[in-house]
Amino acid sequence: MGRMSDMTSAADAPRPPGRPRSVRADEAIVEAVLDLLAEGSTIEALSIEAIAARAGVGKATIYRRWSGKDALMLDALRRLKGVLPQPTGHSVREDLVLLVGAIGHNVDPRAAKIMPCLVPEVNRSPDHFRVYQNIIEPRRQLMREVLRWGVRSGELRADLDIEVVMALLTGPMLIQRMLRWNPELDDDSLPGRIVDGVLDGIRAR
Amino acid sequence: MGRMSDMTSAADAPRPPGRPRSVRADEAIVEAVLDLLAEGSTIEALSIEAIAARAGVGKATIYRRWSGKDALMLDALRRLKGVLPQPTGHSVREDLVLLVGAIGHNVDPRAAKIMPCLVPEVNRSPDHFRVYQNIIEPRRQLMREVLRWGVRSGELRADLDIEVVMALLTGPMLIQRMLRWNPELDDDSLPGRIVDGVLDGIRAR
DNA sequence: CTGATACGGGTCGGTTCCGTATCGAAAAGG
DNA sequence: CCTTTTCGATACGGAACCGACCCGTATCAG
Repeated sequence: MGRMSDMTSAADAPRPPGRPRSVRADEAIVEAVLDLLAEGSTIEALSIEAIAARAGVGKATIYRRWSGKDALMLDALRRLKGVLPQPTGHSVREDLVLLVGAIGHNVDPRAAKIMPCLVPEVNRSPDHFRVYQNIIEPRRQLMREVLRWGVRSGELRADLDIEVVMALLTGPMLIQRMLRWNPELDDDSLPGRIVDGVLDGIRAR
Repeated sequence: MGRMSDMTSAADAPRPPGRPRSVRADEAIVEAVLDLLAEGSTIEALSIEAIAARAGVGKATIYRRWSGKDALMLDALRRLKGVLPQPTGHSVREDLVLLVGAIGHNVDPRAAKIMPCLVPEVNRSPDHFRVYQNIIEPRRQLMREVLRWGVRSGELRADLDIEVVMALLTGPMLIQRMLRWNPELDDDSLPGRIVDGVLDGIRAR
């Protein structure tokens, strides 16, 4: 009954005839998209021809895989997810500084350059909005857990408005990284100052 | 010595010959730009031809006034500044809620739609960056004064990191308005919750 | 080997936009 | 009336891009 040659049970493997598609082409195309975006091109300014030229690929090779620019963009952006930072569990402050500092600091340095380009698209296209939410949701979940852990451990107030606190921590870092909101602020020390500000509050006591 | 006909001393008025330029055309063009942007067009997707059509104006009328799209955009965006909110001076919390709630809430409802489109430009063009900074600087100054006033009145801690506190107040509101960062959050109650969160801090005590 | 499909590259018609030029009409002053 | 300048409108050459199609070659299964 057991078939020795059954190595993968991945759905069905009907072995389509003809030359198989090049995995290198797939990667080269996606990489070209991300590179060009990171170099400053806007999404809508990106032409299929420029992508093909950069990837060293014929236009037809792109159209064989994606129906058009939109589908390609969504696919490319999905592969941009960075690695999640790993909270140490030592102290809540330390973990929050880590998470806040990681905002816009993915392993892929192109991500930081690309993010601003997405803002208009997120407002225009529900598809892009969904992609964006999928990218940030794991990070949001991570921060949510750190906050809940802090509440349980007694480091944080018990009556936290957790969703708002996440916005308090994320928003300042994001506007600074995305549009240099205040050119005077020093980006390196900012995560710590944000976390301390939110921890302590500003009301006199 | 006094000339009765000297009504304006605006530089020199050499009274140029020929048909004077239509003020209505100037306004119509700028309005068309803002309208089209507010309807979802990106800056670079905006064509002079579309602007002219929308304004009911010939293309030449635009090129007679501006050297190209960039100059027109900068000019149009400059006229977008909204009215500054007026702090009441009743309490620091009240004023901060007012200022935070006003973020992205200009008199011109188009401003809120247009802001996200500027994010990529601000990162690309120093000119746009300057225009953006000029628009927000007065608001930042207003918040700075409210905070300083709170410190003097004793409502706020004396050792405030004022620039960071401004980011704490502005960032969360901005990312929510610009890219619906957390779709669950209720935008109406958000300003109050942000201000309260920053006022009280999150550390247990 | 054959048949099928992939590849990089190129061509082609069609669309859109730019920036300039030109038109007749309109609006000013001389 | 004449000149000058602007008006809205339209036409132009040039450029960029889309998407379809095709070329000659490469790579697989049988």
